[in-house]
Amino acid sequence: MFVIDAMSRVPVYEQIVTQTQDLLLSGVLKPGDSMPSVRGLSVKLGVNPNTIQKAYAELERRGVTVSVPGKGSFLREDAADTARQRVLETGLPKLNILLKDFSKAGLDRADILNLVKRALDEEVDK
Amino acid sequence: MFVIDAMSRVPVYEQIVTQTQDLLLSGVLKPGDSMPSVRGLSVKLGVNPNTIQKAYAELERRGVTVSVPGKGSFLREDAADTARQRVLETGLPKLNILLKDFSKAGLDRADILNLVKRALDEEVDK
Amino acid sequence: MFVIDAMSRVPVYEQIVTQTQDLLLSGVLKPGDSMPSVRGLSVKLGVNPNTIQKAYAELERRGVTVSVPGKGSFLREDAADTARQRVLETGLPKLNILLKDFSKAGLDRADILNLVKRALDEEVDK
Amino acid sequence: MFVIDAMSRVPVYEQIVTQTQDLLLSGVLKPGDSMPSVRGLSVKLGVNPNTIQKAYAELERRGVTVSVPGKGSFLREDAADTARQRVLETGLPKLNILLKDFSKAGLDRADILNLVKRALDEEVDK
DNA sequence: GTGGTCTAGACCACG
DNA sequence: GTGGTCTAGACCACT
Repeated sequence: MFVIDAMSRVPVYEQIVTQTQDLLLSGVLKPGDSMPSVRGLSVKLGVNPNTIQKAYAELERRGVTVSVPGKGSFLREDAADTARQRVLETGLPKLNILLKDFSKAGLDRADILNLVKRALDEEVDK
Repeated sequence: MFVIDAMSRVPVYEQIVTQTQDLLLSGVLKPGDSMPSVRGLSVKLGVNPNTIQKAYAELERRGVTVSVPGKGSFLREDAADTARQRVLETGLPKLNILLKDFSKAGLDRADILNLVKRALDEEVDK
Repeated sequence: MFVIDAMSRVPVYEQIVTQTQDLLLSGVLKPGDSMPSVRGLSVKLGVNPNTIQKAYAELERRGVTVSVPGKGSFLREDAADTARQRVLETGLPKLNILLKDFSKAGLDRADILNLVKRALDEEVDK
Repeated sequence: MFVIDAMSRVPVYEQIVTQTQDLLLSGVLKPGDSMPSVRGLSVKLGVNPNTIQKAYAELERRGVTVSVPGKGSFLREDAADTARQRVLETGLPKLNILLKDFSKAGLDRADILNLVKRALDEEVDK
């Protein structure tokens, strides 16, 4: 369910966080589901338990899960909405910066829109 | 000319690199111009000379400047093109990831296009 | 494994870079291997950690290694090919300049070829 | 007669030294000729007199010229031989290193000879 | 423990 | 004066 790229520069705990949110948005994980146990997931992924704990802590901080001491971590009922909202919150500023960079590079509104449309079309192909 | 945000998580040397490229694209810096001296800029920005040196080395590596020991760092004649090309090369993959995130969050093609258009309009206002 | 000549005019960090590539080409280092830690190598060579860090950054820039913060630096799977290709890319221009110098010094084609053949033979003896 | 590339990384004084030797080997400069005056050449090349002085000092150190205080620098009678010999003395070690690098990169004797021959042929075309 | 960034200060060759 | 290299030591995030 989780796939860790040890060679990637993005921190392992962050990979787990974003993949959890992705699995939630794609419906593989559902509200109410319990997350894998820290120890179980740590051996399965070959990752330090501390790293899993850190990921779970971050997920709880983001309001995606609730951790019940002694029982485990569970996806909140509104987890999908939270994740969706978070994508927009973090994505929009990034989009703004990116678009500003493009326009600074001399692209006008039409150029940029074409760029985006082409990117969207390619995505469909995949 | 350069403004350093010490609180930012993006490294100081990288801020200098990107700001140099921005100043180039906006026409404030022109091909053939000489960059401020390593020591001069370091005292002006309140930053260690080593940090400036690192930024200048990166700029030369990117083909934006030439550093001539004993003389200074100079913007290459084709610096603007190089910077422009670099924006596209690094920006397009980022755009793809961003758009994919949006679509994973449930936005369809029309939603995303609206998002982008709104972002482009806001930019005009600024 | 690494031998630093402090008296040499070629920078220490560059010595480390080229020796890494040599060790790779001679099969002592293999793709997937991890490089010594920055601090470990720095004490072993009696060199400042910063200098090792600079060498490792350059190796990553050249596509020979991947540096994963918190884990270490690792030789890429295609590291040997990259190093090999790099030798040719940087060596051929040098060869051209050298041959031009020889011909300017009055040596003709046959003279130069003999020179090269003798150098190749000597190498075998070593 | 002399052409300085201010943007080059090779020191200006060294450019003058090597160009002097080249002019000597190509017969433009002849034994017994006097070198341009330090001040004259410095204004002609737009270069600091110190730099010219340094180049002339190096040429004398190499046995190419003799400087007569109050009169100027003159090319020695055996200057061409000296220059020729110097090319070989400095070039052969470089050639050895280069050939060793090529063989380390997996090229065998035949490969390298072909490389050299091709380089020699290209030189003819120029 | 790891790599990455940064400061403070030094020395070098070059102009 | 310039850029380039290096040391000594610090802090950070991540594993």
